[in-house]
Amino acid sequence: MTAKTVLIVDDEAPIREMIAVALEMADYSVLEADNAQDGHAMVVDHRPDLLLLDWMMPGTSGIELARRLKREGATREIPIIMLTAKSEEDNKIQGLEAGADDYITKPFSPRELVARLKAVLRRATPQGVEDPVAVEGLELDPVSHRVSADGRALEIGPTEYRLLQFFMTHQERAYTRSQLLDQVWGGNVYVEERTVDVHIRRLRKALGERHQHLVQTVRGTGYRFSTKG
Amino acid sequence: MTAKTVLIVDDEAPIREMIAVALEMADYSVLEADNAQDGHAMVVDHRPDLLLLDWMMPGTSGIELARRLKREGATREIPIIMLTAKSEEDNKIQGLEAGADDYITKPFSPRELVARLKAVLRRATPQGVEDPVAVEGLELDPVSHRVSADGRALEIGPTEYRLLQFFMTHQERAYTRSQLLDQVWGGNVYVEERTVDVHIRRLRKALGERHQHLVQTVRGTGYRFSTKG
DNA sequence: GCGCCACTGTCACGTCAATGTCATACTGTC
DNA sequence: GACAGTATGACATTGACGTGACAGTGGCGC
Repeated sequence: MTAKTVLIVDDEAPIREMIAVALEMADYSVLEADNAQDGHAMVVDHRPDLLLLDWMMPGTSGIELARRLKREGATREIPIIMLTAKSEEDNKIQGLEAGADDYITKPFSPRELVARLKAVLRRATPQGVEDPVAVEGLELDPVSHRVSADGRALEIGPTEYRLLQFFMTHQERAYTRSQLLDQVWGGNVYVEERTVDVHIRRLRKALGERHQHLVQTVRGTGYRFSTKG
Repeated sequence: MTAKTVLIVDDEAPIREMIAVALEMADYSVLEADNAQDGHAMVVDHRPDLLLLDWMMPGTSGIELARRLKREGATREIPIIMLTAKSEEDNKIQGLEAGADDYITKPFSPRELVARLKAVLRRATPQGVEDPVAVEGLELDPVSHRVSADGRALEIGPTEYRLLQFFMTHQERAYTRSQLLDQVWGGNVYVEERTVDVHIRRLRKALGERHQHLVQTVRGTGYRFSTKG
């Protein structure tokens, strides 16, 4: 999973800084805006995964921005956490009605902030249902996260699992090592291309005699998953 | 399940008391709040199985609270019975439109109250939730809230019980720690993901040698309950 | 009200599977 | 046979998971 981006909209620089530091420690990528207008622009431009929005700000208030974002289809899905200095229940109600997903009262600890943020992101990122794939008695079930050959469960490591899943959903097509690294390892990691060979070997080993012919070497290019040949 | 929890929201203490006594006699567990704000908070914190909601209250009215609860996904499923001193038909309409599941006119007898409450709960309790589940001699009975292995009762904590119940009703499926937190702890708690590990361990310990193989680690992903492998 | 106790969430530490890299052996092609 | 490309086994490192300890909390009986 790549780092989630969080946009902080608050007119007070010190508060923004404090939050930014806390979030960066927790491996989030942080954007900042000191008013609702800039905030709105940054939402549109950078599509953050979550908004931290100050309740009271000069000019357009946080609650107004929240309402606006929730009204537009393109930004409606972005979760919002409201920050407020007041602890009155009414604000919470108003905030939630404006479409905020959670709400934190100042002062708050960085720990609490990160915890709530995690929880909101967790809820907001639904996991799509996936169908099992099968070929020649080899079956991969994303739901139970299992691979079986003719009904018997296979011992397979995480990387080999992802590699096999990619192959089974992209059959009959040759991929270069570099393409496999992008697709299976993720775009922004640096590993040697030769490492792919090693995992191909591990995958073949895991598949056993019965199925290793499905993972084919394409000399001079890379690898392919195929039932033919 | 354990005793059902009923939250009474009414500003008049004597009425709350009367209801509370009647419900406790009928083996319900009772929570009380004397205004809509506190009521809202208690719903979020304690997740009662049913709400008894006074129609007229100072501040936010019962009907307003009902509307709000039915709007939020997390609380939408909780059935609500409205209490009102007025017997006008209009109120009934309004109440039902706000999402109330039933409606009782004061004065009412404790007998009537309990009867309606039972009826509403019966309707609201999804089929199957109350049925015991069993696998390989491990049995979980939601009615008596007990777990037994080959007939002998097991020592098991509340959280482990819920975790096991979730697993037994969702077998052969890998869950991430996040998903387990949402499903077993509830969506609005802020807990470290690694805490799941600890409870998994406690659950395994409670299950003993004989059954702990059912709770499987899916490395790099999370956990799974399965009778295979 | 008070102390006791079960339960919970968090941390620190230990362990072991998983990973990426290398050196070496092998294979196909010209 | 020479060369480039690929397979394989070994190895150090990393990081995920298991585990025991501990402090805080709330419920419960006295």
